Amino acid sequence: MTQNVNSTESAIPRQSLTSAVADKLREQIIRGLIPEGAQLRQDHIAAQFQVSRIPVREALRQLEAEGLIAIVPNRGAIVPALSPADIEELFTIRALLEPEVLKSSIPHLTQADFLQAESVLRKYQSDLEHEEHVASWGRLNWQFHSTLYSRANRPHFMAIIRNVNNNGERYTRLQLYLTHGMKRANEEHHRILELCRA
Amino acid sequence: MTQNVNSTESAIPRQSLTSAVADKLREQIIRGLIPEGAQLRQDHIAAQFQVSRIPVREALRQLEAEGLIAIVPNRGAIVPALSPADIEELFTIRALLEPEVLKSSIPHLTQADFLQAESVLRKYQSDLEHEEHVASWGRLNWQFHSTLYSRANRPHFMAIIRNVNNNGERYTRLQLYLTHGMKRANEEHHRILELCRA
DNA sequence: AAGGTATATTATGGATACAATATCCACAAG
DNA sequence: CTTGTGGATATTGTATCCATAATATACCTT
Repeated sequence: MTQNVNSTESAIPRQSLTSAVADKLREQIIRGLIPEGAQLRQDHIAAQFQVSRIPVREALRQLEAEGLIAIVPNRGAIVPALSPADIEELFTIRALLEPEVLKSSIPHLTQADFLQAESVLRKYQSDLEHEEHVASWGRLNWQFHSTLYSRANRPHFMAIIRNVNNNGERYTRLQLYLTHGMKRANEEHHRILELCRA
Repeated sequence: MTQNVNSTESAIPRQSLTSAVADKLREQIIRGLIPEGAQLRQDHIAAQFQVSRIPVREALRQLEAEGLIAIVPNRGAIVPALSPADIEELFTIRALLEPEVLKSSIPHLTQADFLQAESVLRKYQSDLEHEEHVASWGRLNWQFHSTLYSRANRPHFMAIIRNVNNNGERYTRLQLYLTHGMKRANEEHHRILELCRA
């Protein structure tokens, strides 16, 4: 565990253990490290992070509310498998919400924002050509979009979009990987960026 | 334990205490029984429901993930005050998502669904005329809408819409109460219902 | 051998007690 | 008037124990 070495600087906003556990678990689920249907055992997770079961249980409740796991009473938490209908739903939600946020954000985007978006996009493009970097595709894709949305000042929109994105990211990556639709996605990203500048 | 009187039928899926506490707290927050900015103290809540603090803490984490409360590390949970911009955002989200769900649901609505919607609407109408029933306005309003959406088979949409509705319901009711816009809302509901039948 | 019951195991849900840490506030010292 | 020190209070985290549900295993009956 490299976390919590307690950096000499800026130790001020120490997040709670529960949040830290939730973050770690969320990342593992998003990245597909925990397979669908796998049981998340409290003891095991607690041992993995070297914490007691209480923060783990709180983190699980949190992730359940985010829709990332399903808690079956007295049987524990599992990573739900999403049906094609589920995935289509998630994409539809994003398609409805994201244009609104983009519309609010565009007028306030600065030159620096565009440069950062471009930078992320280049890294994304580079990683897309290396299948071993599949794990970072989703993160970079989110970084690109959230940069363009960053000036929208729509926290509720962003919370929902981020969450929906989290819920489906496993499959986005899988789809990109399987269909090799990376080039098309990439072109779309560049087109989005150009349209934003106009 | 005086809770869990557990309906005489279908006692099978006994929900956990955490869920029960979360439900009760959620209801209190939605109905505005807990004023904005009020601190939610674990001890107090635990005593109120006669449970230990463990289920309370898990419930608070869940409600935080739902956006109903804000947990400030080491300072506890508070009910956040929503700015006009926040409320407008919530309404915009609903305006974007609900038509899609309604569109999916309408073709599958049955005669019984319409009858139930009408029944709820009548009760709603009746309660609107009694200001002392203000607490039930939001619940009935939600029942009306969710009946019309019930055949959409869009669980992710519904989860988000329900949650957004929960987040803003305090203000919907307040707005109705202050502006006496009840009649207009009522007319709109009837128009929606008629349009759905067509 | 098949099927049903009884028992043992395991994990979750919950309570209690305790330690630690952080925040707030009053009050005193400079 | 400002600063800071200390106590009261609340949250956060751990450890331990118990009850219950779910599952697996063994046994027993037919």
